Amino acid sequence: MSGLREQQKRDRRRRILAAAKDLFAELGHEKTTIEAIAEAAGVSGVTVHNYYGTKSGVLMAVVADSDRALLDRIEQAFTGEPDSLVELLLKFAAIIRSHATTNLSKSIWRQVIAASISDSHSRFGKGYHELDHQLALSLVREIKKLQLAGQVSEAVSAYDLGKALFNLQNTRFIEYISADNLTCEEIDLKLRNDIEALLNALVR
Amino acid sequence: MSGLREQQKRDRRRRILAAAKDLFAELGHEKTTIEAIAEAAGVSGVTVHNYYGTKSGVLMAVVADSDRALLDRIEQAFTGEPDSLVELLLKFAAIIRSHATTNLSKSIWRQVIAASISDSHSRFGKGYHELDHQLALSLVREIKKLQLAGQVSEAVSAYDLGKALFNLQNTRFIEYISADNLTCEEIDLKLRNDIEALLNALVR
DNA sequence: CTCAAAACCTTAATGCAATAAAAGTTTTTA
DNA sequence: TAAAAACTTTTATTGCATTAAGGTTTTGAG
Repeated sequence: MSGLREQQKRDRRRRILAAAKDLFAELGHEKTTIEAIAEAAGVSGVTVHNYYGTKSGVLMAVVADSDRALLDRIEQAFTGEPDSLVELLLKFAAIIRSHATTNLSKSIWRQVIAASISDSHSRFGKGYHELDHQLALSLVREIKKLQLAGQVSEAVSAYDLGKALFNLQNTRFIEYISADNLTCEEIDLKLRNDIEALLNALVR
Repeated sequence: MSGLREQQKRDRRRRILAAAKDLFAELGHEKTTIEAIAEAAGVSGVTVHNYYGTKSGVLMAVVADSDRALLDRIEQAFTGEPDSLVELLLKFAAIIRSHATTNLSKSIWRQVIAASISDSHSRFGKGYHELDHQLALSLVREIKKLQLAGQVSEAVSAYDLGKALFNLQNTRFIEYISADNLTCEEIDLKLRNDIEALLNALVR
């Protein structure tokens, strides 16, 4: 019995996100107005605000939507044999970059990251960080495989190592989307340098 | 003769930043209006816009101001004997956190970081990243000392290692300011785990 | 089946950021 | 000393966030 109202809400949410995704892709973050999203979705501007709080909230919800597909894609990519630690992280980073840039432009990603920090304890900010955590965990799983294969020391915590590597990757991802003229190859090199310097820092 | 006009500008800038620093500290980012800053500084609101572009621009300029003092403080802190690599980074991180939180609240720092990403190619966004780079370089200098002391492998690039460690530190700093209830001790532990996992990841 | 209540959306109105154009003022400089 | 250049201020506009008030639809009890 409590279905119709719920379904209408779901439907409105779906329409809002679909409209927002199109408009953001077409016009960018700045030039799309909440009113335009609302009109395209057939609701009022205040309703969009009620659902998502801010324009950045809408944007983060759009991203969260598409990131669920990313998680699947990561899982699929890592079903085979484990690579080396360095190659693992570079592959991981490449998938994330590829997914990110096929869906949204760099300038919009800057808004996404900025919103995830400034609104980090809003509902959608938390959702974004939760997805980041899921991504890091899939890296942790791969590292455990490498430990079993004898490529990574069993003495270290796979969780700690996975989080640390994810953070390095994420920082370089932010750097990538922060500069319009910065290629994947350049970022790959930087990330490789990061890891190799850290892994080989101690005298043996 | 081209002094009076320049001096008046410098004076206005100084007054605007001083007023902004006070108001941000007192009211937070959201509740301070540009008009209020302008009034406290004795200029018009449009002038504040002309000088700093956006409210976040004003904020980043305030931070850039106080960060020059941070650079000095870092230099002073590292004049003595070098520690171990882990202790070096923890000390570095502690100084940065201490400097950051004595000047501004966590919630304002979230706005600073968010602005530095979303406006990363505005004038003040670039200034912020330049200061980050300076901080990283002071870490690089310390790492070179450790290499001479035989504590860090000469085979790795001090620059790469310094940047990577700075990035790890910075990510944990952002995590620190993103959660109001998160202590320095907790972040220190996370950062220590990051470094130790990375340094000991490879089988020996 | 009906109707009151709850839940929810919309209309309306306000404050501030940001930007642009026009007007006014002060320093330069010829 | 007066025209020109450089700035600031005034004025006006647009868009977003936010709040309050009003209206509509679903629910659920009788």
